[in-house]
Amino acid sequence: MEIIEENPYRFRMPAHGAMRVPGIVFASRKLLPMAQEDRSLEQVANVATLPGIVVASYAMPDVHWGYGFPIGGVAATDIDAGGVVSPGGVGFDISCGVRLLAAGVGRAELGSRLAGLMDTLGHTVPRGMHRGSVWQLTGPGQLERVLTGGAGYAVESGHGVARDLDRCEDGGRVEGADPSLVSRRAFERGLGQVGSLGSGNHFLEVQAVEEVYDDTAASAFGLHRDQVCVMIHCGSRGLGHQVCTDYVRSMEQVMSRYDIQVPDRQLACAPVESPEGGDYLRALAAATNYARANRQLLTATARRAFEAHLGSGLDLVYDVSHNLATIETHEVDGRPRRLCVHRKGATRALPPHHPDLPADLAGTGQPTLIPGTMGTASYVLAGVAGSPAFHSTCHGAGRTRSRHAAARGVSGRALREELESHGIAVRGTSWKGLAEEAPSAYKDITAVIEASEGARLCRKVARLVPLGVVKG
DNA sequence: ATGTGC
Repeated sequence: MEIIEENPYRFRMPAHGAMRVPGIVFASRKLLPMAQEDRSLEQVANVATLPGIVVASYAMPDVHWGYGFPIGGVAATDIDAGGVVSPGGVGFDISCGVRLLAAGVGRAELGSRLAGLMDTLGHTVPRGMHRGSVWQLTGPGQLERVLTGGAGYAVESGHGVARDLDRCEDGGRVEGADPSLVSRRAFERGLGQVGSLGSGNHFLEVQAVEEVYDDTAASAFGLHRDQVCVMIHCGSRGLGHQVCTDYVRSMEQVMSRYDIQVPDRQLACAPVESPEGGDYLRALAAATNYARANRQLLTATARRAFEAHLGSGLDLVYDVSHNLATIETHEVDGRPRRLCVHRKGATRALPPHHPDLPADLAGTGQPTLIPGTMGTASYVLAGVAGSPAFHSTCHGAGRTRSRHAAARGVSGRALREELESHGIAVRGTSWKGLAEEAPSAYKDITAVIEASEGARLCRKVARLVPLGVVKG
């Protein structure tokens, strides 16, 4: 496979075979995945064969192997040219994303109260593989309201304030959700999980702003040096997972009817303007709203802990997803086109003055939240004008070793000891789960951010460091 | 990511 270095942060894979467009990989030489350990560049080439794909199949600097599409992949298809939507281009954790809250206290004021705060968060934040959630729903009817109302429904029900919604992507609720297209099985899985972290790389962290790179943007976002923050990283739990499973199956069955051939079964897809494509997008919207409500409910739990221990509130800085497919208009070959933009492990980063931004953030661009590896750093970024991949950037550090390999190499107990020795309070649930998230299994988040900025996908606003971590 | 497998 030919890869041409166009500049230190941009690599091109010319179209070959069935590829309709080239592959573009934003990375440094050091971050570029090696074919023998990670087949994600092969996946970038596979995605480039999808009907209707425009411009390029993109990879962000944190790209790694995923189901069908790479994680860290961006692909847009032209709806009016038979463009397809593919559940594998969003991933199993629909609308997985990050929310950042800013406390009214600084690092020094938190001081010795950290341990007690972490104990309360450890006891009240539902997490892990099994059931348990902030919200005990009364039945499927109430879940329907979650699926159509998103974070807005959580706020209406007393779990938040109106201003929270101004600080969520899409106002906390996407249009077009149809609960009747979410299977009974997905309902059953989702019913007892609204307001829960899950497991894997999901977390709730208490963090501090370690460094500010852009004072104007940081101040518009409500952030300043040494401020205490809370970062929540989670998604749509078993409900989103089941929606993905259901629609992969449905599309596998109809692809031949639309005369679509793909090089990998995991790229199952259907035209956006087909019954199956449309149904998936309406179920996707429902799962998206579920994830937004989920993060809103965990916010309410974090606020109760902060109020009790510090007498401090938590203002929502922003909430943004990194696993979505959305209908957007972009100019392609000099003409505005209606596109279905898949972002899987990629975060939208709208430039300053984009019409979808809230008025008070128009000057700065979209806040883009990047969770780092446990015990390292997380970043707040902002969108920039003229970015090359449909206003997208990275979403995290990106794995270099599988969960299995990570757990083999590290002991969870030793990892906790090490984090605690650096002053980071750890409230976990499983030693194995902790080991699977060892920083040694991930790329260097700072190198990923540098490459993202170098490729002009975004700009840095602030770096956050962990003080305490609640893990699923 | 995930009732961590068809």
